[in-house]
Amino acid sequence: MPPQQRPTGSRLGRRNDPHRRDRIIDSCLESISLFGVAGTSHRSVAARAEVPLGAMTYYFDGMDELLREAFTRFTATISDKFDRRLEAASTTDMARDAVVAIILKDVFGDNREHVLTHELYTLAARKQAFRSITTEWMRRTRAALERHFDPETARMLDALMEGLSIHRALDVEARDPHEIATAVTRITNKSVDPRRDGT
Amino acid sequence: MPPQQRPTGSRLGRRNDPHRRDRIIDSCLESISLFGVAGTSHRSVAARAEVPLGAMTYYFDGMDELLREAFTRFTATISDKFDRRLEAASTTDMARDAVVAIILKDVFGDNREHVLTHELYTLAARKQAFRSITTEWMRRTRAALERHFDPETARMLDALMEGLSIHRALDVEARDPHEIATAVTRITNKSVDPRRDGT
Amino acid sequence: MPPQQRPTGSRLGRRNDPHRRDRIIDSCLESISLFGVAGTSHRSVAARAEVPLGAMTYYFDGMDELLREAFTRFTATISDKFDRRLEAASTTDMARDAVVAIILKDVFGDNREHVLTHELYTLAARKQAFRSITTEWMRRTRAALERHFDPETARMLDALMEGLSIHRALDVEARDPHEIATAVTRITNKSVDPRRDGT
Amino acid sequence: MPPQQRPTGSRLGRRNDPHRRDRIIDSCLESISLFGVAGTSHRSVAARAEVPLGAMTYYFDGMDELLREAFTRFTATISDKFDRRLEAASTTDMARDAVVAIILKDVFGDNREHVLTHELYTLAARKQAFRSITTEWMRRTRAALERHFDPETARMLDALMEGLSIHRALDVEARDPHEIATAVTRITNKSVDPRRDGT
DNA sequence: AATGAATGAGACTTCATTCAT
DNA sequence: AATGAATGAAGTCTCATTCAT
Repeated sequence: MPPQQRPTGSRLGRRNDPHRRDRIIDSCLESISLFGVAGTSHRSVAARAEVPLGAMTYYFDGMDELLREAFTRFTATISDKFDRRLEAASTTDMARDAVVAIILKDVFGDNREHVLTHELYTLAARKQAFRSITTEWMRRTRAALERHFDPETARMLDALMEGLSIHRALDVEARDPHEIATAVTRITNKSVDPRRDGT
Repeated sequence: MPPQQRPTGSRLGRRNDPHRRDRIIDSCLESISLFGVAGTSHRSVAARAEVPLGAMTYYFDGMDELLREAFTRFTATISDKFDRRLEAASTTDMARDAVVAIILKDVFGDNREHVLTHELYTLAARKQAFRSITTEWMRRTRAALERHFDPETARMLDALMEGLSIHRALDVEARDPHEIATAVTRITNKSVDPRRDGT
Repeated sequence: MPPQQRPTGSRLGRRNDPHRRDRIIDSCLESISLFGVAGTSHRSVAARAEVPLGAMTYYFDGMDELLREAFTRFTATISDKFDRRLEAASTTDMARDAVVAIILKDVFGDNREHVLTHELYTLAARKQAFRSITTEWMRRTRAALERHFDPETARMLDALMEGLSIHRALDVEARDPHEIATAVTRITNKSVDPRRDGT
Repeated sequence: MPPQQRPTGSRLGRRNDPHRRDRIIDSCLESISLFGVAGTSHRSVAARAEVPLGAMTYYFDGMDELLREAFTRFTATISDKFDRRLEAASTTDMARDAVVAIILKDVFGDNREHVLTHELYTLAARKQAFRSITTEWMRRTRAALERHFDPETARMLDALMEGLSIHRALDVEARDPHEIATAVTRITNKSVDPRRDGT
């Protein structure tokens, strides 16, 4: 091995990597999407990010903090994409089309997002710290939808998207894309709303 | 030690416990709802079910099989309740009311079901063996809904229920129950469906 | 390696060793006397006792329990010897001689007992669980002394022994054994006791 | 970033703190009295002294040197107090009273001194470097006592004080203070000393 | 002179599983 | 048929120390 090569494991090389922390977070998400939170350990993430094991607790105050940062980044990324898509729509019809496209795309991509979402929900179901991540995610999604729909409709549409995405991912047989469009049309149609007083 | 003096609670006594296996499964579900799959181990389940540790691998071929049986039982129980509720409805309006009631009830009960559902989805997102449990669950839910709605509407309604339940559980502020009824009304209203040919 | 030998690490051999737990405790004491509590770890004790690392927490509920058992055994052994020595004395003078002999012997033996005693006191200074070990030790020592001396003298003599032992062990230059005898004689001499009323 | 804008608290500002080293030593003693040597680490001491972690190995050549300096300061402080107390006594009786008072005070103060003493003895029992600290401590104590008592009596009294202090600290039930006075009177009474020739 | 960044070693503990009985 | 005993692998985390700056 030629000595002029960057000495493996030397401390010289390390200092110049300002992206260490970022790389760990990304590797963590990668690991979760592949093996789940249960299959993700300090060891596995460190190996994937090519950092020493000791770096894990140096950069993060324990597994929980790492998970929290990882999922915060994950949801922020999704929300950003979502925002951009809906910002691009200039009419309500275009917004509906965007929503349909988003749901459909979820299915044809890998199921990375699907898996990560469920892992997050599972954590959120039990721990407040993760619940605040999902709350913020919902808030941003609804805010984006409220550019085009009233708040109540935005919430319904958000829920419908959630359910459709989940079920499409869990379904064995592929569904007709047209069905998605129909569902979105229905949920955004206020013409048949019952009166509050029940009459 | 003479064998005839063996007190109850000895191996002889325990032999006659035909509910061992059942109790283990129930304890497993209990443990999952309290501590998650991640916090559920052979040890903890055995302690909770008051069976010796060795019984775990005697009755079940590893943790995965136990989980599979546990979630199979869980979803079957939910589906049974669901069936009974929808069977009791004699009109479409009553069916809609039943659906609304089911969603609302999810929230005011403890979040046991909520937690277990997410744990299951998380497993299903990664492993085929659990996916077949969720598939069967969806099949039964839709079959029950198809007593009152056409197949396509049943699927949409199923998805909507899913999304509403999740979001209600994750939401910080309580939502107006009326909103649920409105959403159900909209999704089951076919009057505005777009034509397939796009005209 | 001939196959007829006891297979290394086989599970066959293990079961037949009923002294496992004992050996661990002894190895723990050995390790403490050599490296201190601070230098004694699950690993080091396991290696010394020739048991797998996992056996440590299998037999003991954590390091603290192991230490507690180890020091309980240590003090019991010392107390037993002490009892026998004092039982053998039939007169007060013989008892005095026995006490002197015990103190002197502490010094000429290795300093195993010395080290272990201090480690125990250090733990007892901070944790109640270890204080009860030292309390019991003192109780037995005093009870043995009370065979020959009144309770108050027994306590004084106990304290003197403690102090002499410590200082002899810490001293750089060897002391005249005669001095020990003199000190014991003085502390057991009630002729000069001041009156309680101060007169 | 222009250097002239460096705010106070920068390296420039801290440079002028001449008490750094002292503060570290004091914090170390504090930490030991609270958590023991075992619970005292570079990290914890640095945090307590509010100095950067790197300062620890900059000012001290490893943990051992820090401990040595800490205990040296501790014993010097105790010895100073002890000297002053005995210097104030002008008669042998007053010296005896002073000794009694010192022993009694040990008990009613917090157990900081008690804990630190044991931690030191434990280290001294194993390492020569700490033994020289205890040796010097004993030397000073005895020198102070020799102002009032002959060398042999001074040594005995020193040992008695040691033992009484330890046992009072370990005892569950409070002892009669009068007992201490009696013990001191006895050990300083030479009237019954056996002859060296044994007659 | 002084320090933040970084790491390798090793600490305790939990666990699923195997095996002899 | 059923189980207690036992273990190897792997988990998270702490720490003293080194090094480039």
